Amino acid sequence: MRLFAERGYHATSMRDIAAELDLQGGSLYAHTASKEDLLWQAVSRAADEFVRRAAEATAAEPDPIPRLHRLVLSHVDYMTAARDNAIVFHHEWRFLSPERRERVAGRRREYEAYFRQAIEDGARTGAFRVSDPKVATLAVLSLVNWLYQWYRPEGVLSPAEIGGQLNGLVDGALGVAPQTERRS
Amino acid sequence: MRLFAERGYHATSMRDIAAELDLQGGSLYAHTASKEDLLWQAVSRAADEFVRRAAEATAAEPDPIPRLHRLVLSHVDYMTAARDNAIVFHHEWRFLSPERRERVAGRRREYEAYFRQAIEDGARTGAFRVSDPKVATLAVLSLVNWLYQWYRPEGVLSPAEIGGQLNGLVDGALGVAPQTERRS
DNA sequence: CCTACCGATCGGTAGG
DNA sequence: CCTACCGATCGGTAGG
Repeated sequence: MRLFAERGYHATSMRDIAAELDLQGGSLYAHTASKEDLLWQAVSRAADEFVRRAAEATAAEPDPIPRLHRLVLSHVDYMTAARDNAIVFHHEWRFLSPERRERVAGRRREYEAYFRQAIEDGARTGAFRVSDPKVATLAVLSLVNWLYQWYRPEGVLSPAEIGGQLNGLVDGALGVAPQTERRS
Repeated sequence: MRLFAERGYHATSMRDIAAELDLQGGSLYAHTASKEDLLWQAVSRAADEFVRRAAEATAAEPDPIPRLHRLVLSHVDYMTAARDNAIVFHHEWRFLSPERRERVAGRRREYEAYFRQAIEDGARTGAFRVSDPKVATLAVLSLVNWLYQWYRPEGVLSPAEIGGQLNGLVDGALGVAPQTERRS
């Protein structure tokens, strides 16, 4: 997963992976049927994990504002804890077979729907003041998705601090009145 | 550029490119010295164009709020007008040779500095109310950079509408008071 | 898990 | 710009 994240799927050969494990190239095929299966492991695990956490956050927080906060925090959490998987998920999923690619696209749509639902719910109750909930959703997803590009474990901000900062910016973007802002 | 954007650099062969142009594989080498030179053309053009437009926006707008608005709009403009180049710029630049990769990284830092400067200037004058200008800069860059993932020319929103919406969200995130909000 | 190998394809070149 | 080719490397397999 680290090699796929660093070099990309097509620029990583099975012999590169084998060397990292002190094996000969052909020996990998005792553990996996194909190179694409390795990619599928990383991508499908990340997709499942993202969706699982979003479902959990949604079930735990009925109120739109803390629900969205928790969605953001759990994204930051997984992204920082399983960075290689998350990078491969974002960058390399398009190299899967068409069927698997379609399954990932479905999971991705599921995931985004949790964010969209929270934002639309909040817009309806007046918790969020937002002109276009669809664009607002894409904006929030931009914030969390782009994280894989700039997060460095050795950076000064902890994952929790990053999550808190992003949620502050999300609140502002969605017009949450500062005095009624809740902490989650 | 289209093939690199759609399939990725390493999954596109010189013979794929040649076929697209109704040429034989070897004939491409009458026009380019190497495959990497083709990648470099797309990436360096995008990097130059992004930086050029950011410099222009910065020179034209001394005031932080309209300056940042214009930075966002010009990013959206180039991204939507030269989508393939922008996608290749974001996705494939890491496959350049180390020297060229470093040059791109430098251009990228230059580009981000224009955004950071506008946000720090605005934070100093009180135009923006933001707790951490560095994170705020990364957030704004997230909004515009992630655009390449979801923008579709056939979508309902025009580039200008997307730019306007993003600027509204940016204003909110940076704590621009709605009543004093300027249009640029 | 290794050795030895398969056919296919890669980026690139020579010579015209 | 084409034909024909180079050596290298690819994902994957056979047989042990």
